[in-house]
Amino acid sequence: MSLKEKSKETKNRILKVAEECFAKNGFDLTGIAEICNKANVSKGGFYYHYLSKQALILELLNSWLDKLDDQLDSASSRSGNVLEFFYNVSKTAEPVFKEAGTQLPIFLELWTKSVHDPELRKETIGSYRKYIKFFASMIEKGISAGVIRKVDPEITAKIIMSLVVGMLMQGLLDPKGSEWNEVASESILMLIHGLGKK
Amino acid sequence: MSLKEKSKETKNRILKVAEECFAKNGFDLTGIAEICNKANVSKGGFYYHYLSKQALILELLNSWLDKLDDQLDSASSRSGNVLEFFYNVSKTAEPVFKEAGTQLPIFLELWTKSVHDPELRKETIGSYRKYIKFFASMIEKGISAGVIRKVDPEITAKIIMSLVVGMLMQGLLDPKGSEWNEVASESILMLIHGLGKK
DNA sequence: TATTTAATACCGACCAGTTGGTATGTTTAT
DNA sequence: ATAAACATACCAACTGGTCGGTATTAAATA
Repeated sequence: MSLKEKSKETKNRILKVAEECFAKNGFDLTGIAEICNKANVSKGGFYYHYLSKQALILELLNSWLDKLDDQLDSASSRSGNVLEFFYNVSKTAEPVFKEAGTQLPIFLELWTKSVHDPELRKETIGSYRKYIKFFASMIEKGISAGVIRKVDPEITAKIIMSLVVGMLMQGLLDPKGSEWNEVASESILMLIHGLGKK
Repeated sequence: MSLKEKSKETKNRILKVAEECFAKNGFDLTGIAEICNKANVSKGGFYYHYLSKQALILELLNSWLDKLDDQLDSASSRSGNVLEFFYNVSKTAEPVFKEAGTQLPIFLELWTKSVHDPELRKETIGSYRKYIKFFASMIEKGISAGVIRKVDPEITAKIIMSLVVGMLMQGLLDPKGSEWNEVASESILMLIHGLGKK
């Protein structure tokens, strides 16, 4: 194995192990020592690959967001109209809720930290607005196509985002509280009912 | 001033200062040393009144929840039917969003911590379910009264909770993103439209 | 009422344990 | 040889929390 390949491998190993640790104990409670141990890397090795703990989690965050982008693109491309798109997205709710159990707490921590950390805030607010715009444009398309009645696209996008975020948050706090899939699909029905052209 | 009165005063002073500090820098980043300084109390004095840092924030949390209970009770008592109640609650959205700027980040931190801290989880999940039940019973009343069409009260309660939580979260991350009051009222309109008997 | 006793409220030095991060040295592929 | 890819040892800074002691007020006693 070449040197560069091996290097990349260790870097990925660190990232993977970090993801597991963060998922299990959260960002704050996970020390880099723990990551290093489980990844069979020394501290020096770690800091050779990552500038800081924060740099590490930002890379992790971006890798997730890339995956999410792919999923949305995929759902978008294999959907005829917009409502179909939302339906396709909601159909992936189950795996999302499953993965959310590990990823969402970390998102949450980042979200929380963003409130007090301006630099981090830039990062998170950027991708947040990106998704709002994406949803808004989707809704706009739906309006143009005559599938959705005339509403403010951005406000509606934020409402949908509220539903998503709020549900994920509740599912996080109270996983056994209910079948969140059911709640999700029901909420979409309600929205469609309120949004759809009669 | 009697000894007991003075004692209570310092205890309240600590709580008040702690609220300010937590609001400004978050729970984790606020050391008790800082609280002690700003409250003109020694560390010993602090630990005389509060068992731990966590005990302190739980007391703060409960004081907030008590206030919230009062608000809900008040809105409930001066509302004829259920829709009116929701309207009255939504009308208090503005001050809520304002206060949320200081209190919500702390809620968020507690929520986040709850994921990894079973003891704290009990506490938060308890009050969470209380509010879900409250909303559900409100909706049930609405159904009995014929104001709301027949839906699953608990699921609907969770959807409403999603909207509230999701909006607060977004308002926290992106306060200048939009007039969240507008988004809130719009979302309620959509729900009413989807819920109301035609 | 004067004096002792006891309890409350508070002080501040100190500690043990962690943590992210670094400086310097060593290996290994090219 | 030389630069990339790691390892080791170490640190400075914090942090929540403790502990022996003290001052002030209230209660008991004489």
